[in-house]
Amino acid sequence: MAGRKAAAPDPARSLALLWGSHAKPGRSGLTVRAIVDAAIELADAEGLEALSMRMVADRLKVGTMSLYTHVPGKGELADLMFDRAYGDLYADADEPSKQPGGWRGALEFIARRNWEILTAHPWIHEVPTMRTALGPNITRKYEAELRPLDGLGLTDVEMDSALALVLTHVQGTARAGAEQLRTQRDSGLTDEEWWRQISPTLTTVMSGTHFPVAGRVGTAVGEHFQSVIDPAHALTFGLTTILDGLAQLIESRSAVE
Amino acid sequence: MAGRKAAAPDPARSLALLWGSHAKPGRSGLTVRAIVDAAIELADAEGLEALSMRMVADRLKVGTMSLYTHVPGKGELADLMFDRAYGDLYADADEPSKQPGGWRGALEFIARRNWEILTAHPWIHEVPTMRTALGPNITRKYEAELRPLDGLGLTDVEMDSALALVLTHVQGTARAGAEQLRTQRDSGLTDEEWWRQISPTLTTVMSGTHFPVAGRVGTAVGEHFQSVIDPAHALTFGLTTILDGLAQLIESRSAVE
DNA sequence: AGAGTGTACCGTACATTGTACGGCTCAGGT
DNA sequence: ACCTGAGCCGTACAATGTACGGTACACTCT
Repeated sequence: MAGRKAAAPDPARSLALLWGSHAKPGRSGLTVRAIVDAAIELADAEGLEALSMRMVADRLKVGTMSLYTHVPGKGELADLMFDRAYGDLYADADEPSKQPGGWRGALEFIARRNWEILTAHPWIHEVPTMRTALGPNITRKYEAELRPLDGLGLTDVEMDSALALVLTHVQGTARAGAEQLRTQRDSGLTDEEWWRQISPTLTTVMSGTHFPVAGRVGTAVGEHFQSVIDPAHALTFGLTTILDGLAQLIESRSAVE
Repeated sequence: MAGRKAAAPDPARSLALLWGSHAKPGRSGLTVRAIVDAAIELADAEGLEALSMRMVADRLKVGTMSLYTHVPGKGELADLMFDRAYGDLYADADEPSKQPGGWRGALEFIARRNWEILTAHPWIHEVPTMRTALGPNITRKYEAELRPLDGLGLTDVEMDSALALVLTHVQGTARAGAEQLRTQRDSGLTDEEWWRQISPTLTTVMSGTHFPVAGRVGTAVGEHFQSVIDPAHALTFGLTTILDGLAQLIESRSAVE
């Protein structure tokens, strides 16, 4: 990162911003809300790294430093963006716990919804989430996602672990997908063209040593997906496997009960 | 990112560097090897983002631009660092497939080894891995990790998916742990102090709405781990669950056979 | 109505980044 | 002895986040 050291965001300040009511437009109509919205719009297109305070200010027709009246810095802005992105993840109508298919259906629903957010806003992967974990929307999300796991005989810690497992999987897979897309876009090459370009160099260079299993499997994967990875497939394969594993745990718990 | 646009690394150039033999010291003793080593040492301490070309050059007592004689840019340097970090992941003695406990033991071993690398070199999380997937060490790693899944009745694609699932889990969990550590270090606060600092603001602000399940579970987790997450626990919980799920798949396949 | 005050707004300045460009210096071949 | 090419590097530039200090407006109090 360039520029001044960007002194680590003050957690208390972030929290106040996150939960505060920022309904005071000021004399040029500038709002925290408007800033966050503009930033999200820009980040959706180019990523968090490429997003600059100047760009946000320009889009709002406002001096760069005016942003700092409403937001302490880029870090805190990212926190706000993060929380807002999860704003209306679950409308009342589609609460996970009201989904068909019991806990399993609910977790599948949760995974799909998170996947959607993550692919719509790939910059989320660049936000350090640890300190943000307590924004209003995130908390609401946590509550909604935990609910379908309640009353199955799991301990509280197990409930949290199970949910975290699913979410980590979704996030990791979505991240890989986002990276793939960004790499493609940056290089202007499709996955297939890229492969075709490096293939000769590779075979030349790999001729010395050889990798029987890796070669066979890698080729199979490449032919099957026309790419080195297929995020959508990875998502469902992993989710199925994880849910199968969780089913065993839940069964063992309810047997005891 | 600041500075000139850092034009997306040329894949072919990266590949050549990755597989080439760079044993020509030049007149000031500067080597690709030495550069990569220095960069890794610095990144281990401060992360990839904080690592600058100037820092690397200074540590090697060399002008900044001299680095560019050996390495096309920071992106490609990261690629090299990535591949090198996995350099001696598996010595001959401890090939995963020779581990006790069958495929399950092997996958546990693989998970643990990857975890070790990831916690020793947290900057790995910042490297865009998509284009690097084909360095010599990475390929060797892929081969070694695939082998224990061979001959179990899984299709080639399933073998790849199963491995990717485990690795994604390890990586996601390790990333969360790394973020936690970094946040702590940056703020100078331990997780507990941090909690104590924001707790009052939080309870004040959460009094309006309330979150029954989230509150209960969150509290339980906090008390159990003295933190909001415990990466080590998440790792083993997730791994167990995933392996249980994979066991079902493998059983169903060998039943047909 | 007039004076005073706080806050929104913003122009400028600075440190820091990656790297393009062009020059210098030396090893090795002829 | 001289040329050539490659290793080395000093300088310059565009871009970043944000500290600092100033300006102008909305409000309260007299």
